[in-house]
This record gives sequence, structure tokens and C-alpha cells, in this order.
Amino acid sequence: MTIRVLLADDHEFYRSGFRSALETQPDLECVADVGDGLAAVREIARLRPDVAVLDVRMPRMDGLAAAESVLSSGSGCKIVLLTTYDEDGYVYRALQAGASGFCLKSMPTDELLGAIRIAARGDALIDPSVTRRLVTRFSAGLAPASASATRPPAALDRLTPREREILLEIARGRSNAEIATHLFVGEQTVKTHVSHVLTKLGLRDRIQAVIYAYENALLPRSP
Amino acid sequence: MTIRVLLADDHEFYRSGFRSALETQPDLECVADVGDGLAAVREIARLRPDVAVLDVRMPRMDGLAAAESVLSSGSGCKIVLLTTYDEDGYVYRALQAGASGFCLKSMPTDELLGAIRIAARGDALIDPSVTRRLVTRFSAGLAPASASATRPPAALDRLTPREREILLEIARGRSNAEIATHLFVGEQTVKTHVSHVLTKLGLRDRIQAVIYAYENALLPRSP
DNA sequence: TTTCCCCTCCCCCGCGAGAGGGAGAAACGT
DNA sequence: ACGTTTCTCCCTCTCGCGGGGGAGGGGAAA
Repeated sequence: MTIRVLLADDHEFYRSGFRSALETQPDLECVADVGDGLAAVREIARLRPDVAVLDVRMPRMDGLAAAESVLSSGSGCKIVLLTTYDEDGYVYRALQAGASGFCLKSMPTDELLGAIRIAARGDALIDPSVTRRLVTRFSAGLAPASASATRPPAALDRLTPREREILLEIARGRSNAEIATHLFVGEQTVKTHVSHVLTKLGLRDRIQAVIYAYENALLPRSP
Repeated sequence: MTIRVLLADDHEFYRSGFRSALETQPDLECVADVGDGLAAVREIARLRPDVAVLDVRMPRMDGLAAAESVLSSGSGCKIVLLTTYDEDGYVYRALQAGASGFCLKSMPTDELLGAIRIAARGDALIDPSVTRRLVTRFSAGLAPASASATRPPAALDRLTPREREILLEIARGRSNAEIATHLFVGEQTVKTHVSHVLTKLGLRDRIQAVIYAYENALLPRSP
């Protein structure tokens, strides 16, 4: 009984490499590979794979939204999320959605294949470096970032959703070019958003924005 | 640089088998093996191993209590918990105590050795079948929180006092000119220090330095 | 339909930042 | 005495950042 796998990633090379790796495994079969989240949701509904491997960063619909859509549909398809960035915020959304895996792309091929098999049998695997963050959080206590305690400063409400997203990207230390790549827009666009964020929040430069984000608990304060 | 390991388990045969397995690994060294939790706590304090592998079920003091004792002592010793029973209640206590691993005894030898290495480098590994329960709980509604870690940043020791001072100034969002004024030195001097700080800490720019400072709790929470 | 907001992208321009050199003067331990 | 480390200051050069404009498209409200 082979495990039917679907892959969604926006990098063509990555997908072809992934397919090649799967072909060497007698128990794994890649039924489709797509380049964005929307296509992933559609193809999963059509082909009903056992496991879907989704990149977090994708055009049109990101992996998290796609995972939530698939998992709430009750199709029984297991989800393994992939990311090049060990964003722990993503882990929580993924876990809350019921994902069966959260792995870094830097993970060795055989380990990733193992993660797929683990997901297929109903278990779950989280990348060790991500697990560490999880443990740190657990040992620190509880309470979701969205709930209790901290009140959002009124100035934040003046930001558009996109601008808030940009603010978080800035706070993670990314350059304009990096933000552009990660959000699939041009660098000029990013510069415009950054400029608006700084103006609306009355900040001098992106460094002040980083400090602003930390002081206002927009970022979890833990390594 | 070998990883120094301590084992605590109440089965004599298991301990000897564990020692044998470690002897085949050039990077792992078993500094002691004990048969109960109380002895584990005492020997960990005396021998200061890098990683302690503790069985959950032990006489006198169980592995969880021992783990909590060791982890709260701030010795820096990492804890990997072992159990034959995948009780998720144990996992939660272990994670809340700050354990770096939670593995089943049924785990293959090489994977357990891998878990020790993972723990030694500061990451964490949870057995996949246990992770699955974790995910179930997460998706059921639990949520974590902002954390506070007590971690000694080793790279900081490579900085001179002046450079540490500069790092704090950077983290406060000051420009080179402002730092110069504040510290009564020339801006060129500041630029030199900043450059050294970035080089020594392996950071790309001052923005990463700000993030570094926050993540390593170099700044008191001010808001 | 018109108006407004949001997102997207483009231009030029000035400036601070950081790299990559070098160099002098203390203070330190030997 | 000596070398090492630290702190100080200087140069040039490149590049990213941010401000100042403008502009088009789409969606939602009026």
C-alpha cells in the first residue's frame, strides 16, 4: 500500500527534486505537484492524496491557509508544512489547524520522507529546532499571543493589514529586498509600505520599528 | 568536543546496554549511570554532564521530579526523558519543566543517540507518536505564550566592555552620531566599535543587533 | 457612477551605514 | 622591556534606506 503524496511549492526546482526523491521510494508516490496554495486545495480535493506537503510561503494562498482549508474540510488528508524560515508563529497556527508535521527545508531528504510516513500513519513530526521553541514556550507558561493581557496601541489600528504584515517583516530583521521576495511583490512596493508604516507610527527608521514591535509585544520575546 | 552524558534508569540491563551503545560513539561519553532520581540529581550537580537521560519511572524520585529539580537549578544540563509509557501527561510536565527531549524506550538506538546530540546543541526532540498527542491538544484549543529564557549568550563574552556598551546603545535605537554624542567620542570611533560588534556576533547589520539584544534579554522590558 | 482606500510599481535624490583598509596611544600581563 | 588588547580616530567606497514625488488598478462604499 503506497502513500499518495501531493506537493505544493512555488519553486520549480524544489518540486522536481522532491519528485525525484519520491521516485526512489517504493512506498511513496507523488500524485501531483503544484505551485501555489489555491491549486493545492483544488488538487487535494480532486486527487485525495494521503499526505500533502505544503510550503508555507506560496503565491495566491500560503501553506497555512491551505492547510486550514484542507484540514477543516474533513478529507482526512494529512498535512506536512515546510518552511525555510523557522517561524514559531507559523508553528502555532499549523498545530492549531491540526497539521501533522512542521519541517524546515534544510532537513535532510530522508528525514523529510520519514516525516511523510509518520504523517501518513497519523503521527506527527516537528523539526527539532522548532520543537525547541515549542518547549521554551511551554516552560514559560501559557496564553496565546492573540488573547489576554497586552492592549494594542491605537496607532496600530491606523495600519492596513498589509502594513502590519510589513511591520512584522521589518521586526524580523528582513531587508526590503528580502521582504519583497517573501511576500512576492516588488521591492518598490515594499518601500512604499515601509514608508507608510514609519509615517503612521511616527518612527524615524526601521530600527525604531523593530524596537516598537518588541516593546509592544508584537513579537514573542524568546529565542 | 565530546558530549558528556549521564544516564538514570532503574534497570541494570538497560543501563549497561546504554553504556555499550555510547562507547561506540566517538562524540558521546557516559560519565555516570545511576539507578534512581535522587542519585541522578546529586551526580548531575557533581559531574555537570551536558545531557542527562532520565527514565520517568524510577525509585525514590521519578524522572520528572528530577528533571524539574535539575532544570530549575540553572546548571545548563539538558534533560532527555525516557519512558515506556507514552503518557502525554508526562510530556506536559516535562515540557513545562523545560526538558529538551521526550522519547520512548522503544525508539531505535541511533535515534536516541541522535536525540542526545539534539539536546546537547540546545534543540529538542519529542517522539513522533508523542508529538501527535501534542498536536491533538493544540488543535483542541491550548495555546502558549510569550516566554522568558535564561540563557547565557556565549558570543557576548567575546565582546569588550566598550563593545557591549555600544551594543546596548544600538539596541536603544540610537544612530552612530547619537551614540558618539552620548559617549563623548567621535562618530568614527563608534563606527569602528559597531563594526566589531557585528563581526564578532556574526550579525548582518545593526538591525540584527537590536533583535539579538532583545532575544537575549539584554534590555529590560520597559513599556 | 463617483469617490475613496488599498495595493501595486516607478522615478530621483540625499544620507547614514557598514566594509576595508590604516594608525596612534594607553593599559595590561609577562 | 615586551606583546597583546583595548580604545581612539582617520580615509574611501558602495549600498541600502527613506523622503519626495507620481501613477495605475481594483474593490467597496456613497
